[in-house]
Amino acid sequence: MAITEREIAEIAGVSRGTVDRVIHNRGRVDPEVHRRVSQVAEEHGFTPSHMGRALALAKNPVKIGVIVHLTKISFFQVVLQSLKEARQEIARLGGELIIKEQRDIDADEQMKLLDELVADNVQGVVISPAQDARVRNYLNDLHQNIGIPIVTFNTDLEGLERLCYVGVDYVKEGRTCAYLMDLLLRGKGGKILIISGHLTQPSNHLRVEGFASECGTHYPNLEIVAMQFNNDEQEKSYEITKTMLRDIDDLDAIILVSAGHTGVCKALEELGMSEKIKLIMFDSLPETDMYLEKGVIDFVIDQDANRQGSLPPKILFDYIFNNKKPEQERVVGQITVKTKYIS
Amino acid sequence: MAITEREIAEIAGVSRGTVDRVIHNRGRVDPEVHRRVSQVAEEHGFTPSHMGRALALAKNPVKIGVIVHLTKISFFQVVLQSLKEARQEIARLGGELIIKEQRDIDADEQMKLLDELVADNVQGVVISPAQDARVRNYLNDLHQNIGIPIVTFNTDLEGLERLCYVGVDYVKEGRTCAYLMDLLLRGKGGKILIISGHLTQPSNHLRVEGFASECGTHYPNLEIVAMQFNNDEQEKSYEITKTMLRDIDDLDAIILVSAGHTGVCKALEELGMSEKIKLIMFDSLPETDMYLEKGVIDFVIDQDANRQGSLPPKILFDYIFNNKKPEQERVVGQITVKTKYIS
DNA sequence: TTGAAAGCGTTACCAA
DNA sequence: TTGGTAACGCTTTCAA
Repeated sequence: MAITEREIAEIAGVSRGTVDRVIHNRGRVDPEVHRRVSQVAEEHGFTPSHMGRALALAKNPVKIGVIVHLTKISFFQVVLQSLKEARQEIARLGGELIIKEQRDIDADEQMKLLDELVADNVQGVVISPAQDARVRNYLNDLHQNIGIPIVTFNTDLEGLERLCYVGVDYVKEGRTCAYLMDLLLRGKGGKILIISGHLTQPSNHLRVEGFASECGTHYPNLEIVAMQFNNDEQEKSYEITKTMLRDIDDLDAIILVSAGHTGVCKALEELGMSEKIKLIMFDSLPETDMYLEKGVIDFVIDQDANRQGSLPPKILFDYIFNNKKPEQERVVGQITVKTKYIS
Repeated sequence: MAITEREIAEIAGVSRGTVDRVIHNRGRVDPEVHRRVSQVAEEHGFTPSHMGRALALAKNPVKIGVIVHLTKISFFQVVLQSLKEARQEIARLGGELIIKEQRDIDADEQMKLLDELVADNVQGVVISPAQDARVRNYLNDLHQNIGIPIVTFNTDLEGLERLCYVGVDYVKEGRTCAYLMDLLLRGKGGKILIISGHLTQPSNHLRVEGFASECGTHYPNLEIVAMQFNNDEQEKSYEITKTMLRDIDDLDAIILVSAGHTGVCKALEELGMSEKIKLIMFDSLPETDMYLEKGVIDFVIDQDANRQGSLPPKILFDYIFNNKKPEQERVVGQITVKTKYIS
């Protein structure tokens, strides 16, 4: 078992209080004593006990605020679930996670939730920031003037001073999609419909960008014949799919870069086209598994929702509690692909 | 903040000691008092503080023993790394992880290491059991007579009484491989060489089994023209690849179901065949990423090594410390596929 | 600048 | 069958 502050105190011939002051550089200690104590600590490889610290701080635990947006879509429900599990984990370690939910991506609502978190005296914020200058300014102010560290997840924001970003390389996801689509179409290319959500969602347009650029350089006969927006809604997805399949009779494939997974699948099934039309989607969800297994969806390109829920709180807690900075300022998850063989 | 034992004691008008006895059913308490106390606890939704418990138990922390086999191969180096990180996590929670390494898969060595763990008084064991009746008996005895719970990972063992298994469905991995290979060969089929490791390794032959059965039912023109064993060694992989490519001049693809990843890749590169020969491997490793990006490997079918390192200790710790049973007795990870578009 | 002591929520042990 | 108390390793506050 590691050496404790009390033991160091005995060895160095001072009180535990003094040792604590030295360890945490709280000042108010004679330089000579400081030297002696820190040397003893060094020699014995002292590491503060997490449990001891956590217990001592039990009355004012480290408080971390989280804002989850777009909870209306399934992907963020999964993220939310992971966050709730993370809340337990963090509680064990002596921290507190305050989770605020936001059905949509409205910037005003987000700032209101931020106000609430600040009023709650959180010492750190985890957020998928709305793409809005006011949110950026608000967060930068939080960081600069109140010293609250920010961790972004899923979506990043240009010009934001944050501790780190946890997410995925959406452009590369789009590239992956091009590669897989080429395989599905046996290298012969084909006509493709892209269904997207909001224009403002970076994840959506970055995926399209990656797909298009990869097609341009490597798969020139993959042809985007149409692009439609479903506002992340299942009904819209469903309608678009039905309409477009009626209008474009030689369509070969559909790519969905946003939410609205089941809408597309249901439409394809009803039309009996799920065999003929190749289908690639993003973000693995409980409901996509079934359609993968049925063969309606061919591939799901996944960013790990659980990781996005569990990692940011841990990173922030480590930073606040242990003063440990994350190793990278961009923690980008591996891009993985799911097939009908799921398990 | 949750209610504490002390507060319950005050409300119920007894001492904390008594409350503790009630909470943990240690007996030696008047039935009437027991009822009263547990009712108060119930009403206020008492949950014991993890930190308090951990600190109180600091002198005899929960000890968990881990045996990692096959550390000579890269995959288990990754697992080992995750285990070392898990050791830190567990330490924070008030537990201790004792990790024993085994270069190969020898059953005798494994039992020797088990002896050491038992001598160390571990309260739980995480292990990839050797496929050997003596190991099974040893572990079953540990469980039945000393009450030490076992968690298996990566490899399971028939007839073993274990708390749960953390791993992957190897057969389904093999099926996935067939599906992807068919895509790579544009649905036209082809001649395939399979390279395996040991005959005794379940992961190896289960993957082959899954592949073969899926070919039988869905992809009849995928033809296994040869099967070679590399004993999980790079050099052997290299030699086999070179030899077989010389002997079978119309070979279309190679599947590696064991370790020995770089050996195959290097041979293919040297022969200038990396474009022509399709290549699918299992288990993502640091070194496979490079070959994926170069296009030497087409797909890596992955079982999450990090999860296999981090999950079993947590499950066992939760069981011993919090008396919380895992939800499933088979925790099978998702099968994911990696392409050249990695991170 | 330093020391002493109380407290965080448990467990363990001894005395009553 | 109960209560009291020390201990776990640290933080914080008050007093010297």
